[in-house]
Amino acid sequence: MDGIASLITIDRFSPVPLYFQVATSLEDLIESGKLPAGSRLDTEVALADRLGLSRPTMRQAIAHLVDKGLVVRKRGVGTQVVHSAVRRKVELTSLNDDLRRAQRSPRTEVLAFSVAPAPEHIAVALHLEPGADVITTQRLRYAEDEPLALMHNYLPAAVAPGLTPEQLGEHGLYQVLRTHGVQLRIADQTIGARRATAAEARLLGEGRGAPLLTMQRTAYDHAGRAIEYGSHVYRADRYSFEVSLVAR
Amino acid sequence: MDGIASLITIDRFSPVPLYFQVATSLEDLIESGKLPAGSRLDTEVALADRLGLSRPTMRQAIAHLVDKGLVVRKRGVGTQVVHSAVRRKVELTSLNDDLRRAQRSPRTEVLAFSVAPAPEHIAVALHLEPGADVITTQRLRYAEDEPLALMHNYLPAAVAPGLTPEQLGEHGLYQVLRTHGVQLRIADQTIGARRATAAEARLLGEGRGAPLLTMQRTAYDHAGRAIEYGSHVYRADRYSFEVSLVAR
DNA sequence: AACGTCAGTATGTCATGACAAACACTTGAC
DNA sequence: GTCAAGTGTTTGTCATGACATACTGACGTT
Repeated sequence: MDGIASLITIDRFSPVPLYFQVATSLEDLIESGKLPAGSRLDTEVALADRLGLSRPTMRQAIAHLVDKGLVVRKRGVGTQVVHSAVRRKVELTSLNDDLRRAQRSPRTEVLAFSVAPAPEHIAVALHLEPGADVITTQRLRYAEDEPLALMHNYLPAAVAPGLTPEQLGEHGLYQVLRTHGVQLRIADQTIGARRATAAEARLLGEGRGAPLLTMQRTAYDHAGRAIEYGSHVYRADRYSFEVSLVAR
Repeated sequence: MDGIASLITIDRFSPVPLYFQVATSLEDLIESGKLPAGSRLDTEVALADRLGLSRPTMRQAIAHLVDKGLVVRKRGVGTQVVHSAVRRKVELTSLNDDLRRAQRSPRTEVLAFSVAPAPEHIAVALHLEPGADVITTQRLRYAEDEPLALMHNYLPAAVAPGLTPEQLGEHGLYQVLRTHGVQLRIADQTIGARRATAAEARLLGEGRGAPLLTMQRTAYDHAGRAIEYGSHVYRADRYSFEVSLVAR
């Protein structure tokens, strides 16, 4: 076999780093099944050679895949694509993105939207000075015309100056943030459960005391600034969280 | 200031890689507060110089910290320790470890323990041949003498040959696995909620229909082998999950 | 037949050198 | 006084070369 090098093309004049071009190419090959689970990649030296790259660059590309848990390397042995079921996406996603990807036609109703000085506990969660302005929103998220989640969100007013309720109704919060140039990087979430209050049950179309999934999240951008605090409740019979953990 | 290089010592004759020695040293300095949040590290060139290392090695060490979300780098600016609140441990932990760390004196009651061919859905979850032997356990976990969680676990019999119910009563599952040389690396979890069944309510000391947190987890070792499948339920009023996500 | 040894192979670690790109700050022009 | 251009600093990317270490398999000895 000639190996898979022939399936990868790199563009030396692209502003995209070479190692990244190679990494994404390999990723695509694995996702598409052209590199099946358990198959062995060529050695990094051979690959580097065939692609006309140096070994460190090739290593950097493969290290990227190791990091994502897509391949496993063993000294003296080689590089293998891991078992398919292990390959779950580990991402910082918003509910809207998730639903859209799952083809569950999300719809959003903006129940409240205001800008005001932050209450004590919100200021703490966002690491803001007491009294700093925050955008407060309350939204009801539907999937396939069934209510699914009730979401309270708080953002420092500074991070998304031109934010409007209309934008939130059209797109997800994270999507809107991305258009504002915000790059989320780390999120701390607390996931729990409790009974629905009367008001929540009514909004979500559930019975009284129905079990709800709760989630509080603080999200930070690449510079470590707190960007968003959210407190959400989900109908437990229609939603669950999928989380992947990678030990370091 | 002379910088922090003087606080780091490296041992060229240690089998521990140089970049790793530096990375852990820096990590310690950050954890201990000697490198306070927001402070700037020396440039990688200066650090490499003072420590007698090459720049790539120094970069590898710092990249490790970036990966963990401990520091942030900006081209033309430098490397900064991120805000303290962002620095949450991202780990693959077991409930027992968590409780022990939180000083909540865990105790475990082993309700069932057996070795038998895997039922269909368990074999699928663990990616085993149908009919392969699995260890099946059912445990009730207490914290401060209050029931907290009911845990069903399934392990391929091959991964932990000498496992006994006594070990499970004494130590956590992950702790026992570690003594068997198993290194967990990736876990896929699904977290949801539902009402307690009558049996669950009785075991957990809850009322009928009380909300429970549910978690299904499949854990894999460094080679991508499925090691454990667990299906757990937690008292929602006494437990919640904390999860940190890092975008890649 | 079982065990130990040795060679081959692949990844892991480290050094040196060079250029590119982004950012902050200063300087200069209008 | 304000804005733009330029300069220096710092990280990002890439190449080449070398030695170390872990695993596999074959060979030889006991």
